[in-house]
Amino acid sequence: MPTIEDVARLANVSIATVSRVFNNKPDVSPKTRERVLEIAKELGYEPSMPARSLIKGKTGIIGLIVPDISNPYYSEIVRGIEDTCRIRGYNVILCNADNKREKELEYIDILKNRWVDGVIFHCDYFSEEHYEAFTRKKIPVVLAGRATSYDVPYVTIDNVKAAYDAINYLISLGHKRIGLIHGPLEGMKETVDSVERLIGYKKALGEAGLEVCDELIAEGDFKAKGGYKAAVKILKAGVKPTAIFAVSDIMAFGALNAVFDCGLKCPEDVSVVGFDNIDLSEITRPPLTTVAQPMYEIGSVAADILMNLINGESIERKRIILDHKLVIRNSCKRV
Amino acid sequence: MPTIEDVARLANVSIATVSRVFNNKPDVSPKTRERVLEIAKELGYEPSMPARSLIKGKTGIIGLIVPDISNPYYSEIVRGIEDTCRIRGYNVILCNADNKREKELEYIDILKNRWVDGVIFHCDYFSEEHYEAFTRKKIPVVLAGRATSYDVPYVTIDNVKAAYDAINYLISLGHKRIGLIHGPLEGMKETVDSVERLIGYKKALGEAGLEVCDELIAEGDFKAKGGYKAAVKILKAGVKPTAIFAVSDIMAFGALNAVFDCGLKCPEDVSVVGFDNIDLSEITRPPLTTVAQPMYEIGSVAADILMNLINGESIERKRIILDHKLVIRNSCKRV
DNA sequence: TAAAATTTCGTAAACGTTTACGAAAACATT
DNA sequence: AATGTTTTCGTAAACGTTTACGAAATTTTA
Repeated sequence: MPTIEDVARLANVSIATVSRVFNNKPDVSPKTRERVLEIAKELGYEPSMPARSLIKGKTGIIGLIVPDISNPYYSEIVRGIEDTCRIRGYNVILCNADNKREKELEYIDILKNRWVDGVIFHCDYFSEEHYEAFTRKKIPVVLAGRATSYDVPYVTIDNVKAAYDAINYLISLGHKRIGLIHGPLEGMKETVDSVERLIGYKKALGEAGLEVCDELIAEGDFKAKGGYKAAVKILKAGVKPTAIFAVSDIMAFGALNAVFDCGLKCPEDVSVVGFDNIDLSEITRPPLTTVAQPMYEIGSVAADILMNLINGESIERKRIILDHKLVIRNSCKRV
Repeated sequence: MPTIEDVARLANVSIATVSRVFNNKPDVSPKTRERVLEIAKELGYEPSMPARSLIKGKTGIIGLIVPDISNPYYSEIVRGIEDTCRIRGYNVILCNADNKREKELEYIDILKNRWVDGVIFHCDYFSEEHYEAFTRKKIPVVLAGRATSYDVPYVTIDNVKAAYDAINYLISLGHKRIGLIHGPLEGMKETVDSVERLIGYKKALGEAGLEVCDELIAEGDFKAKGGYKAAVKILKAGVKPTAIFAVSDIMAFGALNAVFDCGLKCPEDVSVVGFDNIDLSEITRPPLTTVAQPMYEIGSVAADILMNLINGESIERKRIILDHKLVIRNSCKRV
């Protein structure tokens, strides 16, 4: 592996000059610049990143911690992050926490002494522990798809409003007994998707003078099977629901199957609305009405903020709420 | 950010000693080891990775180039890779090529001078160009989920045999007019999934004395919509197929919808079999019969080989063919 | 042509580690 | 107490860059 010194020797210049041409700095004549480039190419020289990082104190690498890369919601966010990082010359270290809190913490530890320039984080619940770990090391962090009350920039959507909109749509269609499938709630704070969406659900119901019925609320696990089971539970309850709102498309997909397996039809007998608008939701039968999140953009904006933070640029806003949108397909019907 | 020197000074030892304790080397007494650790903790010291990488000539980072992270097939492979890398102390730089050849090449370029210790690669077609790029820089590479005739280790499955098995299953059920939905074929060599599976398809048909009919073969794009369109084309053809084999579950999913939209029923009127066995295939209606690939294991084994390569350990075999398995659910019926 | 101004370049220190080598310290042996 | 062994440690060079500073070369100006 040729070094800067090899190039310098062959080109009859000092290493400083070689460095200058490879950093597009001034103070080098066109002739010598060309000669250096030529020799470098000949030798197959490329600057060593570790050496650069060492002296600059920056690696050009950011860490990315996500709960589960195989979840389409996250993988779309990851796409957004990766794309905008690449464009700005950063690389991304992927850390898949596998939905395990220990792995999350383990990864934070690893990232700290890998000297990543910053990290983008997504976790189900951003805790004191997380906050501590990052701030003590003074490493910039931004949350993608998750809000927090700590002093950490984030970009997400208004989950309360999003659920509120979905339920209001159902209410406008005449539905009165509306089921809800939420995600794991145990030990979660108010900054978590599921509880925010639950709040929106209750708010809409309340404003419409509808009472919230515990039998119509069930917990899923953000997987299709969990959605299926939760839906069955709701459908078999005393009060027959005419609609079900699942807090993720994957769970809504499970709910769709549950509806059919219970001998009912969607949307004729029960309407279903999902959340996220992943690719899949377009091709279910019936196509799923769902509230769309701008996943790619969430990732993209989060990455932009982080890189601005790293470069010491001032950032306009630390808390960014992106727009959601109810996309209406064929899984809901007037009742 | 405290350096090794800071802790050396505070602990009244030399930097060599500090280095020794942080590398678990001998030649340091228990007392001083403890003292160093204590001071280090107090200061919040952690060794600088760039400095380490510089002197060791290794970064402990591997590059991972995949066509599309949001494709569940790939994301499962990625999970396997990431998991086993983490266990062995390596980190993964994620490079999402977005199905674009230019991005692939761009990333190879980036990875080269980032000094990754090695790269795991997946592309639709491993070309001379790719081979060149890696070998010129002498950076170890292994292919995950893709074979090649170049001298590069890979781990994949026997695609010919897998398709062959699927078709034979259909034949054993009495099917004679079997459609095939393959992926993009343009300019592809024989080492590509789709063409291998096409070969298996033809082989099975041939051995059963069935003729292959061009009207029954259509091209998809590895997405649900592409599968849908291809299936429609096949179903509307002159010869009415009684079964369709889609070369990916996602496309099979589209085919399932096409069947229904054509006023037919699966499996009563037409059987469908997919490929991959992604999570989704279990929860379609009907649940999809499919040939399962060990995605996670493909990634995991590939990562292991790469890390062995990096560490100069001898590897038993360079070409690893993992087992596939036909998993039978409810999308096929005897005819 | 000489001085001034400008452009181009080289020297050397710094970044934070690891490690070969040898010195000092501690312990064991007579 | 003197010597030999073993354990523990420090010195200094190396890894491959970037960059401040000043020197040399070139161009401009008078």
